[in-house]
Amino acid sequence: MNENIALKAKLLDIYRLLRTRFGYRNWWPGNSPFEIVVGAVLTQNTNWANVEKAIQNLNAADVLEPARLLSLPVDELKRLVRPAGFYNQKAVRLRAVTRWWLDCGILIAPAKADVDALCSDLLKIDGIGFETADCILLYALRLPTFVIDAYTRRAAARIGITAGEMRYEPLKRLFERCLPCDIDLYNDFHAQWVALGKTYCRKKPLCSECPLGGICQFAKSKI
DNA sequence: ATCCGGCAGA
DNA sequence: TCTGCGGGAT
Repeated sequence: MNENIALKAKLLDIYRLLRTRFGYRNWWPGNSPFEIVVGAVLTQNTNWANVEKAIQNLNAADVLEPARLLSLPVDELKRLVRPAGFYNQKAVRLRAVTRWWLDCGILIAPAKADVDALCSDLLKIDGIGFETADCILLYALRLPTFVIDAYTRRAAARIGITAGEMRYEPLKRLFERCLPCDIDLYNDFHAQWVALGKTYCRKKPLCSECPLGGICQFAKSKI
C-alpha cells in the first residue's frame, strides 16, 4: 500500500521527466483510425520508417480503406506491404483484422465498448497479440488501456520499478493501477517509453545523457 | 553485422 | 523458453 503510493509518485515523476525531454509525442501517426489499425500490425518488430513505406504503397493503391483492402487479392497485398517485412504473414493478418474491423461495428460507439471484452475479441485473431490489440484499442479506438512493449519492460526493470522484466499483462495492470485512468496520459506515456528506449535506454544504454539518470537504479549502479 | 513500436508454434 | 519470419536503415 505504502509502496504503491511511492510507485505512483515515481511513475508520474518519470512521465514528467520524459515529457520534458522529448516533448509531447503526438501519437499515433496516421490520418484515420483504420490507418492506425493497419500500422499497428505492420509495425510488429519492424522499424517505423519501413512501415511508412508500406502505408504509402497502400495509399497509392487506394486500398487504405477496409472494403477496398479486402477486395484486393492477398498476393497483391503482400507486394504492397513488402517494405514492412514479414509480408507474407502481415498481409494475412491485415485481412483478418480488417474483417474484424468491419464486423465489429465499433466505429459507431467506441466509448460504450467494454475494453477487456474487445481486447479478448482482438486476441482471438491470428496475428494479434497483447501489444497489437492494445495499440488498436488505445490509439485507433481511444479506449483506456496501457500499451506495453519491449522498451517499457526493459526500462522499467533497469530503473528499478520492477524486479526484472515483467510479463506483458502484469506490467500493464501495474501501470493501470498506479496511474490515473486518463486516455491522453496512457497515449503519450507509452510513446515516451518508446522514445526513451530508442534514444537512451537501448540494449547498450546511454545513461550519461538519460533524463532519468537521477532516479534510475541501473544508472546509479554504474557510477 | 545488428536491430527494429511482435507473434505463433514447438 | 527458443526459433522463423524479412526488408531496410545504420
